[in-house]
Amino acid sequence: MQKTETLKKNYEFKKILTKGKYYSGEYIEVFIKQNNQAINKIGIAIGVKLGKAFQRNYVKRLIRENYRKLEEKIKVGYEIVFLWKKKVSIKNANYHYIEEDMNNIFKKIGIFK
RNA sequence: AGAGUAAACCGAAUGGUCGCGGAAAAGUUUUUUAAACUUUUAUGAGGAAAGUCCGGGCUCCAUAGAGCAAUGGUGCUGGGUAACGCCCAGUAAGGGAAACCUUAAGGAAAGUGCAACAGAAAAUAACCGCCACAUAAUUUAUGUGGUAAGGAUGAAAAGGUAGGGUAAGAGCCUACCGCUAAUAUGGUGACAUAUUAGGUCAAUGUAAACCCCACCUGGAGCAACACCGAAUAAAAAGAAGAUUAAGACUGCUCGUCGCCUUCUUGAACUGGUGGCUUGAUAUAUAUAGUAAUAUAUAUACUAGAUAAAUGACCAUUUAAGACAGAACCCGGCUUAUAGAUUUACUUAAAUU
RNA sequence: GCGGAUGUGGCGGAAUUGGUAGACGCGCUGGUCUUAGGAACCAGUGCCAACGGCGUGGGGGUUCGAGUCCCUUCAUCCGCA
Repeated sequence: MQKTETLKKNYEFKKILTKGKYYSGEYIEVFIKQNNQAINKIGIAIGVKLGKAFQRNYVKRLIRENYRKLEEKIKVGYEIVFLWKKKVSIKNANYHYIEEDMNNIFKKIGIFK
């Protein structure tokens, strides 16, 4: 199994947020864009205004953990950015909610193998 | 018992399955360094990591400058410390029944300012009142003088109470209380106690108003700063010139550097590496000290990321639930905080 | 991470050295005018248990008295690679 690659630079995020396709769930939002490489890259962005530092870190961990479990089941060659929905309080973050949400979104995209 | 006060300490643990950060060792591949991957091993957020309110280390700015003493800070006393606005021990004032707690606690007789409204008057107090005398007049008016006992006000009105005294009054005199000063004793000292003297004991409050006194104080910050790489011709560095014109060194004067133009060398930045964790370090014991703390000995090495590492699920502990995430590093302060434990002390009211 | 600034009615924005908080403009409400609307003019407009009390982001202090001075805290905004 390959190690999960992450997006690092601000311009990479901007490119996907402006040019990528947008999908929304109950808790999280997803921007996705094809790249022609043999790996997937993900990035997670949680705004400063949504919560305090430990809360944002917690949400990042939950999203990363969920992605890790689904990673083997999805197709290769995408760049994905996850956002937290601004309307939902960050205190409602929960592993199972995000699991369900991410499954639904990925089905909608049709990214499963 | 309950209630309260002060101090200290913890702030999830154990097992299983997957997963992440950097470190060390071994192996495989490309093989010159090194890079990638795999496996194993131990290890990986806090008491506040927070606010950025102070003090340092470290780096650069001229070696961090000279004069004015301007700016800013601190402010009972003694001690501790690398240093502090912090800590410890005491003093004074205030609060509490008590244990104990709180305090930006120098100077208002060096000078200046302010004190709205009300009030006669807000700081060199005579408007009304009281008293004496004079004049007019006939029981009032006017003038001169004495008087701080009484008077609406106000946050604040010129020591308080009682008696004597007087034309009326007044520290005018006496007693007590308060206040001030001197001397003595105790204490390193703030200060305390005692004695004596003082009624010229007139000069209110405000210094978190200006100010005075004592002590301290250069600026910027790890996005500091140093180095490497590739790609491109804006900035930077060096030299020369001109002008004192923006600006930097916290205010002013000097001094140093600098705008701009020309020439030469080649960079910025969203790349990378160092800075980056062994330190005024932690733990234990002993000694000195009331204590803060210091000294000695032994042992330990305990995060170092860069879109940024600690999570998910299951089981057990009755329940796992608070505040909350290192970003160069230390010493404090302040603020947030469910619950749990220990020690010492107090006991008025209410309950048993 | 570091450095700096600002918080006053519904909105913008005043308040001289500490001395009646809400000037002024916009908006809103009511009235006059009009068949109706607009415009214009006039009046009102912080909150409450309404005599009175509370109000300058929150809490505390200095002062007789604080929007103003001091401490602390919260929120918002800006700059620095």
